Amino acid sequence: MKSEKISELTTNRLSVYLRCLNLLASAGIKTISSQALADQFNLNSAQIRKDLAYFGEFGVRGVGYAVDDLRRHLTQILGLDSAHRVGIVGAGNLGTALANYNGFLASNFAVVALFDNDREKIGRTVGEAGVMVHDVRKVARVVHDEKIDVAVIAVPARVAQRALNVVMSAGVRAVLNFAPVRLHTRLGVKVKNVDLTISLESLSYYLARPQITCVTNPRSILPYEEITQREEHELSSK
Amino acid sequence: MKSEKISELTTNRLSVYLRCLNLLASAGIKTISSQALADQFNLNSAQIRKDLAYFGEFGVRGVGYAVDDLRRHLTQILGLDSAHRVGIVGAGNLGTALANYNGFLASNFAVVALFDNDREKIGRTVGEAGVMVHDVRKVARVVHDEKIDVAVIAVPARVAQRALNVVMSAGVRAVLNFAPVRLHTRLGVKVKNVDLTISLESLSYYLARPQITCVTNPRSILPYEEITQREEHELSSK
DNA sequence: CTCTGTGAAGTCATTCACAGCG
DNA sequence: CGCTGTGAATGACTTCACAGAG
Repeated sequence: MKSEKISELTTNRLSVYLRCLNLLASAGIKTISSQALADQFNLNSAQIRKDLAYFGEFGVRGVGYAVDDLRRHLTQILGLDSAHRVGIVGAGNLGTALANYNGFLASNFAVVALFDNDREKIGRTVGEAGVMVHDVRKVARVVHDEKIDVAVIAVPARVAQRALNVVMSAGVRAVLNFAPVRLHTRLGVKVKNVDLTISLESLSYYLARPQITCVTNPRSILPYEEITQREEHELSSK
Repeated sequence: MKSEKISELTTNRLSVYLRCLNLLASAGIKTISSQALADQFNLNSAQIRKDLAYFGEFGVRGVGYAVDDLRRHLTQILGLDSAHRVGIVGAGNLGTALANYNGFLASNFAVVALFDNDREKIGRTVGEAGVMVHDVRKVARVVHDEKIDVAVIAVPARVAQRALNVVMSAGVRAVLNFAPVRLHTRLGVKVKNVDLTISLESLSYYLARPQITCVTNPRSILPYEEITQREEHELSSK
């Protein structure tokens, strides 16, 4: 246990570890070594140990980690023990899709408001959960009333900075940005970008160079047998 | 110009550079130095030069880069000069939102098919563009007929590996995965992950630790002046 | 004897700094 | 001169390898 600065790569992996542990827990596994965890999910055992060691000594030498115990620790480290309330700026396709997306709930996130400036949309509710669309000029009030602590930016690139400014002024300190621009942020505000344009263009790059993807990642040949799970008829929704 | 292996970080940045150049071009700028480009978009000039130098000598010493010329080169390097045809597996909220999302078009990507196994959805069309929803069992045929070269996986995590196997078998070599699982891929197939769970949980981590993102003077307002653009009433759709 | 936690080594990425071209 | 292209220096992240706890 040290108190250095933790890299974002590490925190992202903590999230992955938690996900793996949840799978193990629901399979009834009580204890796991970093080596077994690494084997099962294509990770590196030293890296798992190192990542965890930043936050404490959670393992037992000679044995490994207690699955449930480690889950609790990671949940707490990631701040997932307290619920988060999400407001989405932009009630277009993406914004409404995210409002309906219930994958968030598993991690203790609930979408509680949408914002837009389209008269047609304001005042209506969206999806089964009935999330209300508010006037974007009311961000400050709604953020306060609804105790929103996370904002999602789902507006066109040219207005994304303005959207960010609005939510920052309202006191939101965590923002997920889907607009393909690098935004300027205040100190104390964390912005994470999800840039589909970059992802797609990067795929395009690899398509133009078939030889590259064949050379890299020679390990990925190995773990590819578990396609034998036969529980068909499940592809759908989300 | 060398022929080393190009890192994914570099290709992602090429995409960013292209975006910046497009902005400059539409502002009528003909020529730019790596330094000016770096200043304007918060990049590092040495890195820009190095990234570009992997692919050729595009600059003119003492002058800089010709915007239009460099745009053409990057478009070609990223393989964006040929059109890409996208098939989306999973016609749920996310899948249909992506089918309607026209931000793809700018980069020469067109969504031409959706796949699902829900009887209710199969045979219908989605959105203004009228993208058809096909039976997921017909992936191989539709991929061939529609010349699909990019797949998007927008199904629940537990069936994502199966969805990937299906599209890989159909010969698709570039995949964008939205399901929160690390998928096993064949050699020669490139999978890019967009993991909203990791992004959100990472935000949660920072929320739980205000001191990290605002280590220095929490009041200080960094590069944050350009809020003075007054062209309101634009937040919307996308 | 097994497996953690961790310094040390190794690998990869970014930034510096400057020779040399235009 | 100014700016590119690039080796060399620095920094960041990952993996190795092992002392020592249980």
